[in-house]
Amino acid sequence: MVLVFERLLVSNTKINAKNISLRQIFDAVPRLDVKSILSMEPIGQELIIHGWVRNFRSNRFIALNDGSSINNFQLVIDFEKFPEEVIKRISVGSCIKATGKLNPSLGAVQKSELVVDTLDILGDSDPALYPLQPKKHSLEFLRDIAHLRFRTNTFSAIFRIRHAVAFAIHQFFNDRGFFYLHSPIITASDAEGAGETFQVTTLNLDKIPRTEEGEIDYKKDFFSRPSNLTVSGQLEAELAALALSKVYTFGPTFRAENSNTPRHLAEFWMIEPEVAFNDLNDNMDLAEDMLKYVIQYILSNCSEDLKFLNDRDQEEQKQKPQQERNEFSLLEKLDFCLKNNFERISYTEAIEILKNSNPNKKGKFQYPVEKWGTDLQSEHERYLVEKHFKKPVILYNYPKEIKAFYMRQNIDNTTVAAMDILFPGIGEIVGGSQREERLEKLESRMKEMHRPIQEMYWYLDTRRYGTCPHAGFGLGFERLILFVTGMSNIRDVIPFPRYPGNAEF
RNA sequence: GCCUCUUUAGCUCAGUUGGUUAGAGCGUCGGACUGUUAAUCCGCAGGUCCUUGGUUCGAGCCCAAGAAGGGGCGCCA
Repeated sequence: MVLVFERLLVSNTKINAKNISLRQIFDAVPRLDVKSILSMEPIGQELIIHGWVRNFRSNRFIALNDGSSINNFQLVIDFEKFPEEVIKRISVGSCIKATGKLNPSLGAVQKSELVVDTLDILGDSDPALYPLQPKKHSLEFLRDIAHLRFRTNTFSAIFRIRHAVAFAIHQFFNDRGFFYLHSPIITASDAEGAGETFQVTTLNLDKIPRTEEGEIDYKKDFFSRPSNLTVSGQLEAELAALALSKVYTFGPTFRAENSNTPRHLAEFWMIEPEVAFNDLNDNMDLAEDMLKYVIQYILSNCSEDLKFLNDRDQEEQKQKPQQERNEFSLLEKLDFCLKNNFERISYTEAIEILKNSNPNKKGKFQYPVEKWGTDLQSEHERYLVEKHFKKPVILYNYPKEIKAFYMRQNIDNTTVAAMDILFPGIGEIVGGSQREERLEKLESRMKEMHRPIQEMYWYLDTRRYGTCPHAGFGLGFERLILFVTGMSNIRDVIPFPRYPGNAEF
């Protein structure tokens, strides 16, 4: 035992003890991941490594990756000591287990390398058929093989960052006394009217039960009523906020819209905090703090992956004509976002800026900005964010006609306390509001907008019993990932994208 | 859903005014070399030119319809 522990101490200087399982302490040779090994000083320690072959050069050098890091780890084999049948099976994509000694590398690029004693092929990968090569592939091609794209540097970096962002969001809210609320995925009403819904049913579609009147008999359906996948957890979050004070949801959201853009998915993840006693300003502060916290977190914890995506983006920019290139690199953009306050302007101010803008005067906008009250088009939002202010912009106090029924009416009787956060290159990343907490105002607004008041008794009950001012917002998780990774298509920042005509994998 | 562009080898792409046997780089395979860094050098193989129909003596190229993908717009997060 003493010997084993001594050996462990020698071989794992600089290794965080958390990385080693109890079983490994009793194993003679520790099994370590690439990330841990790369942090060690090479002094000939013996270890076991598993991973997938990224490249095999000169019958001698294996570039191995196990997803723990963007970096590959070099294994060196003396090909004369291994049977030719084994050497032949070391190909791009194959999975291997190796034991050997960690030595300083003779090569210029890497600090250390494993001189291999024994090598097992755990999984062959026929090089004639394996679609991934050690070269650049187009994102469109990789989207077609989304089950294999995790094995590329770009996608492994994206999904490590995606994890870190999710973790940072939970940490942010937890540190501030929020409770993580699981809002339902199946709901019985499209109460918010947020969009087209996916219907959930167990009825036999070949033999739909009918009532005497010929209507579909939902009494025979699983929930005895029509049901669908959630389009938002907000209303449920409000119910909880009026008791737990500070809650947030973080779950999947489904919209059956026929949206075909690089910013929309049919299944996406949304974060929806809801806070009792917050007003619109508190709401804007919370959203801005959260976004900055997340950016700071990944800058501190995902620097290598971000550096890789930054360099990748720089290469991509070089291919574009000067005019279309981004002004900032990814890292500069994140840093800028962190160090500057988001610009906060009212809808009314935005309309004035747009009316007097050069593109508007010169008729460059496809939709000219003329009168107060119309919704802003994405070309207008892009002008404000990318040309006029050149930083994230929070627009607030929108005309009530273009916003949802639950938003709090302002004293002017024409606007509501809504706010949208617009990000460069992505557009709307956050949409939120202070909620209408006054029962009469809420009811009259619901009538005007033809929302089913009877059906939503449960929502109105919060205003009937102990109502209070409160506010919240919805953050599109994938849109945030788009921003922090510098990717441009939302289908590339979710493992298995769902969009019209596609639910592969 | 609307507008627009694209579809040629496993991948990334070229292909002249419609003309004989459709090309390149990378990859694969075979060989040489063996401390490489997307190694290097030599060689071979690899094609439903997206699909269907049409025009023509002749179509990768022209016309029509459809499919898939990209970009823009709308809906929004």
